Amino acid sequence: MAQSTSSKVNETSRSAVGRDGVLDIAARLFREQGYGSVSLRKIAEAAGIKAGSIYYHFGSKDEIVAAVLDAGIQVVHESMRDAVTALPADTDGETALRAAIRAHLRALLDVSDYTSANVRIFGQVPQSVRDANLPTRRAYEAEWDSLLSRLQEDGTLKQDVDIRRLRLMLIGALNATLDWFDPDRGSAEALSRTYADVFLNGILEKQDT
Amino acid sequence: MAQSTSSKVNETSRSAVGRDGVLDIAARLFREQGYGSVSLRKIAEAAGIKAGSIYYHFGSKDEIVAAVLDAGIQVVHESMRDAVTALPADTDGETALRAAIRAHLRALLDVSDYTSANVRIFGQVPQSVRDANLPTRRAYEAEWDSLLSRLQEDGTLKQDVDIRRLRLMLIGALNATLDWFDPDRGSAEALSRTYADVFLNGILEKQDT
DNA sequence: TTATTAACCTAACAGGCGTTAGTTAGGCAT
DNA sequence: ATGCCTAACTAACGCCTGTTAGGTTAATAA
Repeated sequence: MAQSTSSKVNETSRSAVGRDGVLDIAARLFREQGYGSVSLRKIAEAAGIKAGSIYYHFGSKDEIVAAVLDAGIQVVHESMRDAVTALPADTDGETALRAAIRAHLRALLDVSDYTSANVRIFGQVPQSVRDANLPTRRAYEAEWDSLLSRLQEDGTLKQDVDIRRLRLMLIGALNATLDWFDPDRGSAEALSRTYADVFLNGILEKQDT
Repeated sequence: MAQSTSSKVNETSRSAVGRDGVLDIAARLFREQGYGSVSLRKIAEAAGIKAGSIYYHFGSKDEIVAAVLDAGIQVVHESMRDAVTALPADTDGETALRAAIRAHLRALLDVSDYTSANVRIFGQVPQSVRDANLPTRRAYEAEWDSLLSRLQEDGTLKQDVDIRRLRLMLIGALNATLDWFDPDRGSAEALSRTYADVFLNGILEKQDT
């Protein structure tokens, strides 16, 4: 059942980039340069093939960017859900929320070109491509709403905050780090702690009189 | 000194759009559609003139978008500074910070196509255009840093938060509202209160035991 | 050995882009 | 009336874009 023939020859040709290779490169270029300035010829050149060859793997440019967007959400969704469900069953609410924030930020800043590309170019792609990405997005948003609702019900969160709005504020704030955070000058790890501190406790000096 | 000749004939021709008219329309289109999908021909058509005519007012597309970007920062900068300096001299720190947040959010969501266009397209324009906008940006950032530093010195803010990072988090979070907030379904006014509440006091339910 | 298939290449297409040069029409002051 | 100035117009330029059709190569399967 393990190996069938001789050694481990699984790649079809010598140096085939393949669909996944093209997609990886497209995600990286989209993250670095945005949607508008990345042409199929640029992607092809970075992949070491010619522009027309991309149409062997994809039917259109929209199909490429749609695949990148979907993968970007799936990565961060999986990452965030795993981080929360991996916690011991008796974990307190604050710790769970901190874990979710940390997972989102790490996917965005450390791990995945797909997730960062999604955040970066979502507002630049054609409407039809955005629409195609919406179901995947909604699933991730529902994951957050579920977590936040749970924390509100068990008394961890204030009762007077609207969950949907809180989620939009939180994810919006985290995603905005992409515009200025430089992973070489600080860890996403530490940054996530700062964000959690600010969102959970605020920035005001409390006087207990 | 008031009126010189007859009535109020100040416009040169019947229906001249003029430099400012073109700029207004460009800002609106950039805010609505992003940088990449707004061509000079689109701007011209919306302005009721032909594409080539734009070159009477501007030397290049870059010059247009640079003008939009600069104006966008200037509007929000002035708006925020005025909101803070208009307060009575003995105003407490928290109120000042809330006023600054409110002014930024209103410029972004209610008042100015230029400010919203800036936030929307800054990450999409050519590097040279971004660089040209940097000095104006830095001046606005300095205004915030000055306010936040003052609040930290007088004990309003916690001592252990880095001012620069706090400013990046705050403005980033506010700017992110552009992606989801619909002014028809809620006031920027009320939204700014929510943001101030979250940032100042956090979202955690405090128990005083 | 032959046939098949995956993965690529070449060359071209129509259309849109920013940009330029030269021209035209109307208002104003001399 | 003349000549200038402002604000437009027309027509074209070279370039880049996404996309297509048909040909080539090398590895695998029969």
